[in-house]
Amino acid sequence: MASVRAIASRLKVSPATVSRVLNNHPDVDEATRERVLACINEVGYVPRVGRRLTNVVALAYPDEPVRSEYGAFEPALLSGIMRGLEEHRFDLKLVSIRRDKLPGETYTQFFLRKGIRGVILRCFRYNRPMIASIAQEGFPSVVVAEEFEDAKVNFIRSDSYASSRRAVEHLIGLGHRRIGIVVHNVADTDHADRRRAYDDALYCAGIKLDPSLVMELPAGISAGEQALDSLLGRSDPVTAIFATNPMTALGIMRRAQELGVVVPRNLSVVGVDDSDVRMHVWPRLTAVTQDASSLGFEATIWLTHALMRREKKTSCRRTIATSFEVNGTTAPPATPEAVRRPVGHGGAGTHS
Amino acid sequence: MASVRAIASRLKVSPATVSRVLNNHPDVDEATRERVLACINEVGYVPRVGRRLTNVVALAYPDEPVRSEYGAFEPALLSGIMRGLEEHRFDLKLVSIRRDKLPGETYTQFFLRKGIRGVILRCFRYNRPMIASIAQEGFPSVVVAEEFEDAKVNFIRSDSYASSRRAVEHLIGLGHRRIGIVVHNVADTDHADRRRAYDDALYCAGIKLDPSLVMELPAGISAGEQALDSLLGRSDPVTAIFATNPMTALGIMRRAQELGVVVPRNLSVVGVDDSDVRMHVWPRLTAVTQDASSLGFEATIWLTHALMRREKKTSCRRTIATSFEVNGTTAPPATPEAVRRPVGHGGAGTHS
DNA sequence: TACTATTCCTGAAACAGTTTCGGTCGAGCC
DNA sequence: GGCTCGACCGAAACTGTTTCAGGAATAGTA
Repeated sequence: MASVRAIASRLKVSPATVSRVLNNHPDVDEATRERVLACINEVGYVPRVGRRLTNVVALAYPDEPVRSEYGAFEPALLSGIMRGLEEHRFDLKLVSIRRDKLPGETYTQFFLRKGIRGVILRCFRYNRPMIASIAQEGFPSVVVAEEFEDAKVNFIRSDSYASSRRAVEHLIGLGHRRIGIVVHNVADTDHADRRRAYDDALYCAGIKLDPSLVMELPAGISAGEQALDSLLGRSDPVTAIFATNPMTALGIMRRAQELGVVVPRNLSVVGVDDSDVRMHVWPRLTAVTQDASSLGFEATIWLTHALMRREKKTSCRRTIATSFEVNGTTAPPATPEAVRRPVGHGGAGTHS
Repeated sequence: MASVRAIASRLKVSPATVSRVLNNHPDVDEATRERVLACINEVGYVPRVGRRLTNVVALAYPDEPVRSEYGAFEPALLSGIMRGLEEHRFDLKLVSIRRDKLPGETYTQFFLRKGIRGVILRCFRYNRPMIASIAQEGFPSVVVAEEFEDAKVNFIRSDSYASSRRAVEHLIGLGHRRIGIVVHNVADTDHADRRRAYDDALYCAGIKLDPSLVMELPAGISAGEQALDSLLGRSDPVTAIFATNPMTALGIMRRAQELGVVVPRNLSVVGVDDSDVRMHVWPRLTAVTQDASSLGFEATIWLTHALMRREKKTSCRRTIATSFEVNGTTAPPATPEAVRRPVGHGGAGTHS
């Protein structure tokens, strides 16, 4: 049970009214709407077509879906999700919450109206309240690639801390002492972790943190370019940079080549990679790698299993390990003295 | 009309039987199944839930959806599709035909079973017969980024020919005479167009086509690397390369940097770009650019309009223009003599 | 041959959700 | 008072799907 008619008879209204609430028709009394919604959330209504359950989950974006600025993260995530759907033969819908959710509509209402039983949520800095609300309503959901304190929010993320720390320790081990870091200016959990790993690694190595080597910029190619200009164009330039997202690392490599700064001889670079972008440049980027595909896969598996087993009470707070991959963009600093010695900016690459 | 019951009464069977056919239940006689299917295709059945039409279209992949090897094409395409869905408020499902289509099931059956009214088809070399079958059945569909002779197949593609020809003529105008080309080894229409543009541009400029400068390789980074090695590592190396897909161009740039071949001084490169990958390298790639996003947008607009207007007979055979963008990877060949003079391979980059 | 059992196929009915149509009820207006 | 209009809601009609039971043909067996 938990059909429209069951809910209707429990509340002493007609099935038509329940349907109207589900579809957000305007002509239903506010008080009635409230009661129906409360009952829907309580009994765990699942949409059906005919007599069969609609086995559809959604990948929900707060705004525009699938932005390409984020590099190859989205396709990799989607690929993992599609793999995860195979087991229980669920279908996938792509929805944009901002675009399709009617004003005044509950999130539960919204998803049910679209025939969706559960949702994988893409999270950015600005829609954390939205996600908290969805979890509060109790609609089956799981967030990918973000962490939440709120125990009601299910999430699967990858732990950037351990690998990031190894990355910075790798640089320190090579002899680097002046190490810059570029982080996203609006910090999500991942970027905060990477930043913390940087701080801790320096601290444990007895290197004093220089706040002027920490650059907070919006992620993207141009952030990397700006960061490189700023971190090298100073009297005491860095010898290594940790770029905490893929596009920023690409921007650094691009600008370094433009300026003739030879990587890794004159500058070591560590990046972060969602997919295989680190292979697109030469030398291959030494990088912290997280597998967006398995993030999507695990999230989907958890969600579909939860939906099949009906127990809404299982929670998911998983963290997948990342790894640190040493490739061609890290090396010891040019000479031991070079660590202290100002290096001329520009044209520094062509002579040894 | 055109409901399950309408079809049932017309064929003198029960609605249950029609539903069973739609859902591919095994226990229905083969002859009956045939009759029902024929009638479904004839009267133009559209699936509903309750009394309402299901306004769902699908983006269908023949196999694994959203492969990341194809670079940023897929996210850009998806983004355009989502934009196109806004007008008529359609929903989007992602489906994999190989994975979900039951053996013996018609394509029409398959899509209807998933509650899909129309489909945007992703096309690769190996699934052209599949697409021809779908069009033959008459299910509302449109192919993106491929061309078909068959008048029943609707498609939207971008014309690579004009821009590719301008690209090669640009190289010729700069003074290049030995120009290599890298094309996908299994040619789709786009690659064939680019190849033809290359041939024609050379012919019109009175340059004899040298078949050994045409490399047919699977698209990807390593194709670019192989091509560069082969085209430069010969007694009469090329001075310019036209890479007919994005990843190949990246591979060429990568390998050039590895070998110290300075672009564009020692080698000019023209690429093809689906999104903004050409901006990721330095110098920025001179490239033929096609906008995958508007490809998705136009396909979606056409499909949804066709579905709203009920006229299944409108066909779509559109070609969107691409453009040619001159950036930093093309320049005249090193010296007029260098065109004929063999150039030492490797280490050629650091001295002028 | 005759009886039984099994399998295949089908339709009636029950059940899922949605919409249409009409009715009730109250508020406002002449 | 009588009239109109709008808000709200339920019965009924109409989607599609599944369950259950039964008919018909076939296969097996005495």
